[in-house]
Amino acid sequence: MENAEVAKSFAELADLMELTGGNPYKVRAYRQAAQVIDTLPGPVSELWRRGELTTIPSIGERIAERIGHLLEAGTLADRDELASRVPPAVLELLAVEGVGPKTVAAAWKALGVTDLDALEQACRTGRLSDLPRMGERRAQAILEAIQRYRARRSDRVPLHRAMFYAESICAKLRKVPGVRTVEAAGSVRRRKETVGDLDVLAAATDPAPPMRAFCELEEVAAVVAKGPTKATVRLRVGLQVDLRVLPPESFGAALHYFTGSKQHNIAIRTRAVHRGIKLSEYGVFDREGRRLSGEREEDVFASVGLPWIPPELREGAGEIEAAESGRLPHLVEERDVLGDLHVHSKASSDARATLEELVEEAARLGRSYVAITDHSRSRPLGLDEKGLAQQRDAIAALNRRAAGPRLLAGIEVDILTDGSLDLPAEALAGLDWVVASIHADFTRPRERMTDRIVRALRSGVVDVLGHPSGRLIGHRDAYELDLEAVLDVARETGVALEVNAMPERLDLTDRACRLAKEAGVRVAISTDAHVAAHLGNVRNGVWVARRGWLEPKDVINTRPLEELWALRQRH
DNA sequence: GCCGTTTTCGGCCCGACTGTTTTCAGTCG
Repeated sequence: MENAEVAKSFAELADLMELTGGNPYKVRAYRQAAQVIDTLPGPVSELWRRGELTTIPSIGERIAERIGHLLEAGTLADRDELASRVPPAVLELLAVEGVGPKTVAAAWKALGVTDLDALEQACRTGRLSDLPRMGERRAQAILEAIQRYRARRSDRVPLHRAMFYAESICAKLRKVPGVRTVEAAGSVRRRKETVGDLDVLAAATDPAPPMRAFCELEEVAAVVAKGPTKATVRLRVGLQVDLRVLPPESFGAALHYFTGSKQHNIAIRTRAVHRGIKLSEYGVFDREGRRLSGEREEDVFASVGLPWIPPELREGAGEIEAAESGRLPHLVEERDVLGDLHVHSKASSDARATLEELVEEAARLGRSYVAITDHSRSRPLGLDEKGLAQQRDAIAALNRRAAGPRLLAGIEVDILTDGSLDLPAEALAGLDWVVASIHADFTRPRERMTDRIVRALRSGVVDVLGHPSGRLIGHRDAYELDLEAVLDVARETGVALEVNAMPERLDLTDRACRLAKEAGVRVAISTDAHVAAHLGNVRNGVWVARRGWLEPKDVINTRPLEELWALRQRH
């Protein structure tokens, strides 16, 4: 059992307890534990094996013990007990914006509403508005939220989860005797932000052993289909996975074919037709059907006169033209990222890491600098000028003492509703690093949101615009924004835009990264870490940046600190 | 259930906003 399942179990337990009137503080404890487990870059089972679970903030003795039980027995007793008393589709209602536990409980108990359709009906027929403290406008608002929820909902899995299963399944298949190569293809290889199903390819002369091993994987819930060289399974988490086993001489052709995208493949095959050759998942063939090549993916590209194109670019969005004219970007890699420019400590908000823990983890990851950017005063526990000064002193003291990564004294300052910043410019100007972000009032009209951000960028004290769209994948849509206008001002003022690497944010998106690059705006790939282990999340941001065609020169935190200082325009 | 420069009990973020009310409950960030 892996992080996503463990997190889901505790999140469900929290929801169930909330709906049935459980202790709200316990509810919060379970929910926080679920959140931190879900965003850990490494497997929670490993920490459990080493007895280190309680070193994770928000996980104490009791929850650690229950995680252990969950990993061994696969079940949480009280979650199962509560789940038997609550209809399963009732929990889903909590995902509708503006609908919380009280509303769900009231609709369920008073009206017998047990799923989304029933809630919609109750809104339309006026039964909901007859409940205490409900009304016509509230029913209307819920109706609209249901439409938005339906539009947003999908069976696709966030990339970080899909990557976990892809890596774990590939590693297991590589150990099967006779298997030469195993790769995940499809949208996970292209690093799309959500993945519908996994395509795994294996090269072997005898397909039987990998096929058998695949269908018997411990994460498999059901085998949907199984032939001699192709099988489909459904994992316990609901993700569908296909395996194809190919002869080694076809592996490269198959890898290309099943990586896609569809548009990319059509364009490549069209080129092949013009050159009088035939491409399929089995190889490159001439007119008479004689095999020319196909063992390596490079063979496919070479056959149509192109260099190898990184999978992240294969969207049929100009990559073939770029390859043809030798203008393919040298995409940024995780090892290029030298520092982290958005990190929280326990000095503010719900973050838990001490400065010492952050330095230690950053050193382990080989980072050379980390900007401590806690929240400003309008956030809960946010820093005021006095708190900020104290933190600067603490950071300076630690920098004098420790030889490891350099800590930068920074802030994540709130952009208020009118576009002013939540701390005076003098206080911000003295800092090493200023991230400015929106955390409230998301629903203003497009012009207001754009003006608000533009004003913040023009303040002269901001280095980076944090999570510029505000979206939370699967939970909250991006706010209305004229990104092009923001990019124009960002270029003019020298402010960078963030690629927030928290798996539920990935914000900027891949598309926005590409627009930023075209507009001449640099980005910062930052983790927004709330616990020390989150510093390892950089890779999520690198995936997005690569899909956005970004090269090391486009990403400011690929620079050593001296160059970073030289680059910034506000000093 | 977690946590601790209030450390084994007793707190736990809190203000803004909305829609319903005529003083406030629910939700959100």
